Amino acid sequence: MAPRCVPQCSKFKWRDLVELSGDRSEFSPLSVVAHIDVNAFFAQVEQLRLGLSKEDPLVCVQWSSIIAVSYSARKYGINRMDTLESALSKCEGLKVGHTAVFRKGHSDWSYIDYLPSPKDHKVSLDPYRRESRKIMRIFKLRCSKVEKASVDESFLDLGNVVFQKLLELFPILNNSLDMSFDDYLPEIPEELPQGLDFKGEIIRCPETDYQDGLVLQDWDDIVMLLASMEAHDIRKQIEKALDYTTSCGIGRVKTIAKLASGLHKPDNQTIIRNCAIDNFLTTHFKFTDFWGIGPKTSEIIKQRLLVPEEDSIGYIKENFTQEELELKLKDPQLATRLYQLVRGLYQEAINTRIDIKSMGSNKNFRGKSVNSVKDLTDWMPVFVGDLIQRLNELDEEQPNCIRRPKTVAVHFWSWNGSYSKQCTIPKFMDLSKLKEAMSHEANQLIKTFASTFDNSPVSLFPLRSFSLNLSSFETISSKESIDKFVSSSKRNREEHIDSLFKTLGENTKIKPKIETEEPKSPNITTYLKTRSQVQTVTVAAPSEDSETCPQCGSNIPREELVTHKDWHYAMELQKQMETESQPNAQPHTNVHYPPTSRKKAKLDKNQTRLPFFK
DNA sequence: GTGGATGAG
DNA sequence: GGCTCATCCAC
Repeated sequence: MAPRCVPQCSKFKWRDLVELSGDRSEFSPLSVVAHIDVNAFFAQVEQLRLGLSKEDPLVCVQWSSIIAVSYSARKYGINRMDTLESALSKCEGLKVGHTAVFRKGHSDWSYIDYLPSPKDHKVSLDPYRRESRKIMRIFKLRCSKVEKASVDESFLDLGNVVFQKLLELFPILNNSLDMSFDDYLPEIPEELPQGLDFKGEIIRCPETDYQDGLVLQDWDDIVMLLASMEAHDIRKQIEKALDYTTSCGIGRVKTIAKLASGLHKPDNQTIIRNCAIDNFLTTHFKFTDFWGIGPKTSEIIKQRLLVPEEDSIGYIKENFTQEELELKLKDPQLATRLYQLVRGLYQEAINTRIDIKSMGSNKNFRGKSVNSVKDLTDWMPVFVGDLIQRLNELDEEQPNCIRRPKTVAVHFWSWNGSYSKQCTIPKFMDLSKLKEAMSHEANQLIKTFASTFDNSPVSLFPLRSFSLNLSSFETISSKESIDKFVSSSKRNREEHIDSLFKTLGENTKIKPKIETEEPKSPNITTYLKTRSQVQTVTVAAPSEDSETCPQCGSNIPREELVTHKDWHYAMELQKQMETESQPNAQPHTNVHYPPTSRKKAKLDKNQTRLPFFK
């Protein structure tokens, strides 16, 4: 049954709505975030690789332990605790996919047709990273702000897209004259436009929903409805293009979206309207379920607040003011975070680019399989190959942001303790040079470190585990030559950047704040148009941190260049789809909205160049 | 620069 | 529950 509108005086102001259109939309009171995770991801990847159907029960294994169980295999009671043997005894026709592996002495991974032994193989998770990138590419085409939370999970800020839909679908938001940022929004209309309805499972709000149906009271409810349609559409595109099913949670903030996505699995989504947050949190979760609250932090909180087992979230919410939390927890940051978490108000930025800080390749050894320097160096091509390949993939992912490590480290775990040694290498842009340097330095480190055990009563071997680590990553631009980076010291470079900023003036990087501006135009569309023109002027100066787009000539901050190019790519794709689908078919990606909608959504991120309409 | 603590999955 | 991966921070 379609939801009923029961309009109330809006709690939201025009500034909240406008904030939803900007690049800090996740901090608007009207914010909406989706968390999408791929169900039993490794199992789905193996299922597709092996050409099996979703109905075939399948496990993905590493040696003889199970690392993912397909949903069809879960019906047999198989879970990750099972060994391969016990799983096979539960389901006769169980299909088994082993991860790809490196063979000892080889620098590339492959899938093999026998069950490998850890004695002379190392697992490679690369195929999953590859599939993950394909999924990410689609997310990025559909949403201006995506955070990759792990190989199989992402957060999407749907604020910008939903903002566009609101203006298109609700003329009252587009034609209001003389509004000020401090005025409240008009009430929602009595009737929803045709075709609008939630997609997915909606958590009820006991206070406002009717017994026989959902009630929409304010614009945040409509924001969630539109977001649910958009998220559903994105998920169906993933399924159509790549055949992966996903689960999704939609809510005002990341933590709520994340908890919600786990509620209806697989292949479904759960929507948490703001009015349902309390009911959602207290009936389904404990405070220890929040992302970032691990066992240690939980214990501290339990002891200092005397949290009961039952309804711990409700207890914390009802018994402590923020000041009391600070007093009792003796950790102001944690106090603030917890205060906001239990209210579903913990607004965290969506990180579109998480700059990698370190990268490691690790292997555990069994028995005495690594009992000498020679045994260990035989494995070096595997570790080095693994890391080089991952650096290569990183380069492909972000062609204009080349990240290179300055530090190579080796880490040993013997039975007597653990040790690590590291050294600095030049930031080679050329991966084959880097590979050579890495191999050489790592082998040196191993040799010299092992020799310190020569006359020692304790011994390094047999080795329990070893890892090769890269860290101190720095960004180098594709424009700049290797030579420059090898020769110039970091200090020189920093001075260079400093002087650039001095000549350009400080405001080159600062965008005008929404809060300080007042609308100068009679409606929101023309206001936004004015705002985008203002921004064009302020970010136009070329600098160390921006580049000219070869396709449109715009000057784009470097960190946005990839997104910007994605946008061009999306436009091309859109054009193709529109021409292909003529005359009687419509673009197949989005049946709910006008075909132009995605264009506008994408423009949002790049307001520097274009107004919203016309 | 090194090692431990913490946390996610 | 073991294993893998990453970050942060104290020394």
